[in-house]
This record gives sequence, structure tokens and C-alpha cells, in this order.
Amino acid sequence: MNPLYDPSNIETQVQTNWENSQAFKATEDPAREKFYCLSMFPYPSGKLHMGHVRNYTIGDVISRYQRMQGKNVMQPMGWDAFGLPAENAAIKSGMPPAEWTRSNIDYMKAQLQRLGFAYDWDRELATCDPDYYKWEQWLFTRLIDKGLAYRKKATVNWDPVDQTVLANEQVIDGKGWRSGAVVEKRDIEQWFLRITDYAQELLDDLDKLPGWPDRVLTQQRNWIGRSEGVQMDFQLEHGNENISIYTTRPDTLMGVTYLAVAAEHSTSLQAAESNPELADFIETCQKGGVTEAEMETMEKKGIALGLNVIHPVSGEIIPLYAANFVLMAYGTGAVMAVPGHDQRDWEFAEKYGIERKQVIFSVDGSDCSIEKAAFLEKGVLKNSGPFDGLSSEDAFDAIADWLKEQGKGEKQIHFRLRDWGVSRQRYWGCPIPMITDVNGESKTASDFHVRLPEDVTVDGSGSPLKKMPEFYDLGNGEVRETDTFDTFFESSWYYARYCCPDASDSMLDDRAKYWLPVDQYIGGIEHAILHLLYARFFNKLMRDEGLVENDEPFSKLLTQGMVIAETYYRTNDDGSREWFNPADITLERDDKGSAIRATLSADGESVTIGRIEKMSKSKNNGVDPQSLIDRYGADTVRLYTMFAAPPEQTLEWSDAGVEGAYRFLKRLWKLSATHLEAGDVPDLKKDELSDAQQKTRLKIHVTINKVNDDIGRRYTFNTAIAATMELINILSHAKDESENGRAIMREGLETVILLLSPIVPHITEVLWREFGHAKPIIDAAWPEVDESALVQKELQLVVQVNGKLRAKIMVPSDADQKQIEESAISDENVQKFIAEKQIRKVIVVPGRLVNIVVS
RNA sequence: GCCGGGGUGGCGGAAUUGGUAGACGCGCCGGAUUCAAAAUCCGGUUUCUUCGGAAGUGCGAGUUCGAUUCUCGCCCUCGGCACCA
Repeated sequence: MNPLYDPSNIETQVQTNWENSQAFKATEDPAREKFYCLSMFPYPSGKLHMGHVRNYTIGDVISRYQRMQGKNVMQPMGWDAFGLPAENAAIKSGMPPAEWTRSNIDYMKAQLQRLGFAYDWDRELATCDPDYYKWEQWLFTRLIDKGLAYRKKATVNWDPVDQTVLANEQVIDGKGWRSGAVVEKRDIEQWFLRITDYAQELLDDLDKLPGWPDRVLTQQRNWIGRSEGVQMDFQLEHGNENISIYTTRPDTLMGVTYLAVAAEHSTSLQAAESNPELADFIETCQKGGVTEAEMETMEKKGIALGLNVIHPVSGEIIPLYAANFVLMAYGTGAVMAVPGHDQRDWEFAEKYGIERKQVIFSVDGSDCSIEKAAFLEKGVLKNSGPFDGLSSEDAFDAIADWLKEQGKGEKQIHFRLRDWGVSRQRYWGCPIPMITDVNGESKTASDFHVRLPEDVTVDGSGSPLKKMPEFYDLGNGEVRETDTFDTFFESSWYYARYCCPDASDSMLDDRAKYWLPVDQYIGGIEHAILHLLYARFFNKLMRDEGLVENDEPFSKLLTQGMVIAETYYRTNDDGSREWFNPADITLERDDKGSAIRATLSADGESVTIGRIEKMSKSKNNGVDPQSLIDRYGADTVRLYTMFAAPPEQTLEWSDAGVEGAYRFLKRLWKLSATHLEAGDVPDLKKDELSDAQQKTRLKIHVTINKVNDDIGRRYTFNTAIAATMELINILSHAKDESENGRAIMREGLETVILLLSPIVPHITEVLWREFGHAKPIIDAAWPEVDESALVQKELQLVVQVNGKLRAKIMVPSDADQKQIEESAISDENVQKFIAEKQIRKVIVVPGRLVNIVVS
């Protein structure tokens, strides 16, 4: 055996073996327990970044661990291939998106293979492949038939210079990113899916997902946002028209002092015809972006319409306003305003001098004044006519009942969740299979499979499809839809297609019923809401088509944190910053090791140490995985990414840390080589162990327990690795050349090799064979604990006096409470702290500590 | 603005159910080896200290025999907010 660890050599060798033996090909086998492990597929942006490496290493570790547990594991990989960056690259370089995307896929696939991930590459798919997207086109036509897809107007960001629709990320400070023009809102016809029909089920089924992080469940619940409230009508003072509103606080109804509608509400538009000031206001509201964050943070503005409505209970005349914070797309596009009991209404009323009316008062007499702020709590009603004296809770029902009797309103369940707009005015996506006929009516394309033309030029002014009559003009007066689907469409069902990527007659076949649901899904926390909600929704749509049987697509979810790194920069004369890559920086440290100065290695001059931020091109702090793989090998990169932080937390990149991981693998290699060189090892004689040998064996088996729990249950790979490092430290210090000593060394080394094999599969595969095993380690069984090794004669207990550590004592492991107390109290140092004091209480926590409470 | 996280030595992090704060690694300091360096190996490393101890997990309160862990208030920071993926 080569005494030197040579990663590049052994890794290519091992990878070739895996490939030749088709080691990771997954086949349906009803006799075996399946395990479907899925990592979120990447967008093929060019090359892998550290976030990918981290995500896919986590998935690979779990997959390999489950395989060693005897499961039939399937781990696929593919490409989320449609999307905006390909169009941006096309504008820059002139390369068509299809070509750019496919060449990126080739490069990134080679990178993934070099990292040694145990994928079944036969199941690879790319969403830009017509054989993939034709099936979502098929599903869409089914949804049209079922009334689950429909068309309506919706607002987009419009760049008036580039004459194109902008994504939210392309709007910077309210301006188009390329043109710099002030962005406008524009309403256009778009396709929507009725996800709201499934809102209740999407909410209820979250309870079926105990394997999901609580924070994701909470965010999804809040996003769906079920509320119980009352819908009611306010009649316009003149004419028969009603303004319909929804409120969750009908108990404050008698405190309504104005109504606000969206600027583009029909009533507002009508009034604007004879009111130039209002028309101006509506036009101003057309400026700016469409995001919720923008809406919520902008200055709240409004204007009186010059119209009034009638209060449904009191008959009072109430003014009607148009306001920029009321959104046409939410609910009815109108809200009732209660300045006394809603803070936003309070501020609006303050600004425009509208009356504030208090109708809710505190029950316990605590301060509930509305002079300085709205009173938001529930309480008891006053100034509320027939409802005076009722509690907020009782008033809710009383007012709802009254409105219902009068035919003016009723209780309603409302969801914050809105229907999913799936139309995108972009080229690089799946064509929406719809046709507009001669009468202007929409119908589904008779052949649902509309292929996207791939030989195009992209210039940034609107979708190329709109300039291709050969695509959209069907010649008989019919026109093909030129919009494409939101790319969340593709990522909403890829997990199912992996089960049967070659199914040619249907979207999915019976193989999906074997593999689904996904047992473990791994991906970035940034997908906690949208992607996961849409995928859950699609699963239910596919279930209702009879394609899958499960209600939920992902049984367990692991959300991994970002990868971040230090930043370094120099400020130019004009105030702009030039950012330097951490690889090009030299750090100077003080005696304690804290960084005091950073210099650019090239010129030796100082640079400013910036914040630690998410790896990005703009801050030039990205670390290229490829150069690390070239230098240290895949195992070192895998080991470091798993060791540096638990998977859910952000991971701070450190080149020195990678060096440490490499050092550990070298030590493992060398310790194994030295041990093997000394020749054969006799069987362990368990009943002839010295105390030291027993302690070492105890450590080996405690480590198995810990690593099993850390990898199998907790997913804290960092502590699993730390535990094996501890064990290696103990083994390398043991220096026991006796027969039993060498047998324990072998037991320990083989244990570490098995425990680490899911994380560093190449080095462990080679060592496993060097240790004389004929079968590859990927098919070895996970090590089992020898319970007899865990038995201890004595235990260490900590002794506290008044909660402070004062001694450590050894007691027989079968000692009773009284013996333990006596032993603790008689300790010399403990005596010093309890001398001349009264012992009030002694708390014994078995196996852990004794706390003596003295006065 | 709204929803959801996070904050522990010089650094990444550990402490799993309220029970020894700082495992493991990095960095730094000292030593061995070396003509020298790299590599490797050994020891030390929260702060203060009168060397007995004391303080300490973002800040301020609280519950408890005991709080990094639970409760309340605040500060900072990160993710999401429906057309980035």
C-alpha cells in the first residue's frame, strides 16, 4: 500500500469502478424498502458553485448512508434548464439560449461526476427537453378542461424604453436595469391556475409533514393565510352600485369612517372621467414596481373620489377614497377603514383629516386611547348602537348575522394565497399550448405539444416568439399564444418524472407509484415558500389525474443554509469599490490570531476587510470548487463542506479549514498504512482486555452510536465527523502493540472507515479493500454496536455547590442515591464550600451531576 | 412594512430532553525533527486574577437548586414577500 495519500489517482480509479459496475443504477423492486433521495436540481448557469457542492454532498451522504442500511436507494439528477439567465447571456453573447444552456449542462455534469455523487445518471432530465415539457403542456390542457386554469388581467412591470416586461429583479429602484427608464405598471391578459381551490387542503396537509422543519411549515401556513371574516356591501349614495369589502374585524364596523378602493377600481376609473385631479393620481399610481415589499414601504397616499357610500348599519354617509396601498388584485380591491382600530387607517386618517371613531374599549380599564395610535386589541363595544356592550368575539357573530338577515353580507373564509399567474412574456420557457381563434376566444391547441423554436436571436426587446409569424400565425385566422410558462412550472413536477423519465405515452407511469413520495428532499431555504408550495400543489393536481397516489410529494425536508465568504475591497476615487477575491489576499495576524491587516498578494498594499457575505460575482468572493477539487480531491471538499457547519446554517468558507480536512484524511491514510504494514491481526479476546483497552473499545462503540444518530436522525454531519476525529486521535495515541491492542486498532480503523464512507466515499473505498474486503464498501453493512463494550464499572459525576462546579467524583455505576450524596459531600473541595453552612437540598441527576444547595 | 430564522473564544462551530460552556477543526504561541524550509509530530490557547477564585453564550429583565437552552422587551443580522432560481 502506498504510504502517501494520492487523492486524484484513487478518486478517478474508484469513480471508474462505479461507472463500470453501474453501481448507482436504481431499479424498482417491490420486495425491498425503497428510499428516494432528491436534491433540488440546479439551474445550469455555467459552473457549479459552492452552494451546489454543499447541497449535493448532503444528499449524497444521506443516500449512501441509507444504502448501507439496506434500502433500495434512488438518487437522480437533472437540470432546471429554462429561465432568464439564458436570455441575458444570449443578449450579451448572441449565443442562442438552447445552445448556451446545453453546453453549460455538459460542463456541470462533468463537475458533478468528478465529485463522486452516487446518481443514477440514466434518469437525467433537462426541463428544456421537449420530451419533458410536452407533459406539462398536456397537464395544462387537462386543467383548462377542468376549469382549474383560466385567463384574467394582471399587472406586470413594463419598461417603456425596451418595450418589454421586466422581472422584479430587473427593476432596480423603480427603474429598468438596462434602460434606466422609470418602470410602469401594465395590465395584460395572463393565465392563472386555481391554486386557491386547494388552499384548504394545502393548509391541512401541512399537518401530515412531521419531517419538515417547523419554520418552513409556519411560513407556509402564514403564506396561505386562512382567515375568517365577513364580506359585506356598502351601497353608493347615488345609484345602485355596491362597493364590496372583506374584513376580519367586523366588530369594528361601527367605527368605519371612510372606504378606500384601489386606484384602478372601476368606481375610481369612472369618477376620474370627470375629475382631472383623480385622473392624475391614478396615473401616478401606475408608476413604480409591483412587489409587496414596495407596496408596504411606500408612502401611503390617497385622494377623495367625491363620492360617498352608506353605512350598512347606521345609514351614515361615508366618504370614498382611492388609495395607492389598496391592490386591485387582492380580494375585492376595496377595504373598509377604521382609523380607531387599525394603525394604517389611523395614519391615513391623520394625514387627510378624517374622523377617528372609537368603538372598542378595553375590558380591564387599561389604556385604550386612540389619541396617539390605533387601539388594536379586542375588547368590548361602545358607540356601536345595537351592538353596544358585546365583546369583540360576540359582536363578530352578531354583526355577521345581522348583515346576513339584511342581505348585506355574510361570513366568509378568506385566504391570503392568490391564484398562481403562470404566464411569462419570455422566450426561454415552455410554450403555453393555447390558441386564440377568429372570434378572439381561447382554446387549447389540438396537439398540445407545442415545440419551442430553438434557432433564434435574442435582443432584449420583448420575446423573439412575438416576432416569429411562422410560430404564432396558424394561417386560418388563429393565433398561437406566445407567452411561456413560469419556470416554477417545470420544477413543480420533476421529482415525479425522475421515476420514469422515459415514459413516452404518459406524463408518469406506475414506476412513480413505487418511488413516490420522495423520502428526503434537500435544498436551499430560499425555496421554503414558493417552490415547495407549487410542487405540493402540482402533486395534488397529478393525484387528481390518477397519476400518483400520495397526497404530499416530500416526506422529509432539509433546508440548507447559504455559503458565505469574506470580502475585500479598495475604494476608488469616485467612491466605487473594487472587490478582490479572497484567494488573492494575504492576512496579517496578531499574537492571538485575529486578523489585523489584509494585503493584496500581487502588490503587497493594504485592502479593506469587508463583511462576510453570500458568495457572489458582484462582491468577487466566490470560491471555485473546481480549483479545490484539483488541488485536494473531491473527498477533502466533501469533508470540509460537511464539517464546517451543520447543514441548516450558513457556511463560512475558509481555505485554512479545507487544509485541515485534507490533513485529517492524510492522517487516516497514514495510520491505516502503518497498521497494515505490521501484518496480520489476531482475533480480539474480549475477556482479556486491560482497562485502557476497555476504554478504547468503549470509545469505538460510543462513536458508532453517536455517528449513527448524527447521520441517520439529526443530520448533523459536522458532529459526526468530529466524533470520528476524536476516535482517530485516541487510536493514534494508543501505541498498544499487544495482540489485543492491534485487534482493537483494526476494529477502530474499520469502524471509522465505515462511518465516514458516506461522506468521503473514495478514500474509504480504497482503504476498505486494503483491509482485505472483497465487496465494495458502498454495499457493506453499517457498523453495529457491541452492547457489552458500553458497560462501565464506574461513572464520573459532576458535583456543584449552589450550581457552581466544585468537584468531579467517580462512583460505581450501580451506586444508589444515598451513596452518591455521601460521596459528593465527603469530597475535600466540596467540604471547603459547604463548611459551616446548612445543607438545604441535594439534587442528584443520575449519570450526570450532584447539586448541593446550601444556605 | 409583513412573515420566518440567526447572534457562544481570535475564527468556524459543540453542548441532542433545563444539568460540567467552549467537543472537533482552524488560527496563534512554544517545542521536536531538519543544513534550512515544506511536511510531520508533541504541548499550550475564553477573559480577568491577589492563583484562593471571579466573570462570561448580542443587550435588559424574569422563572428555576441550576438557563447557551424556557418567558417578556429591545438591538443587530440573514432568508422570503408571488416575474431571480
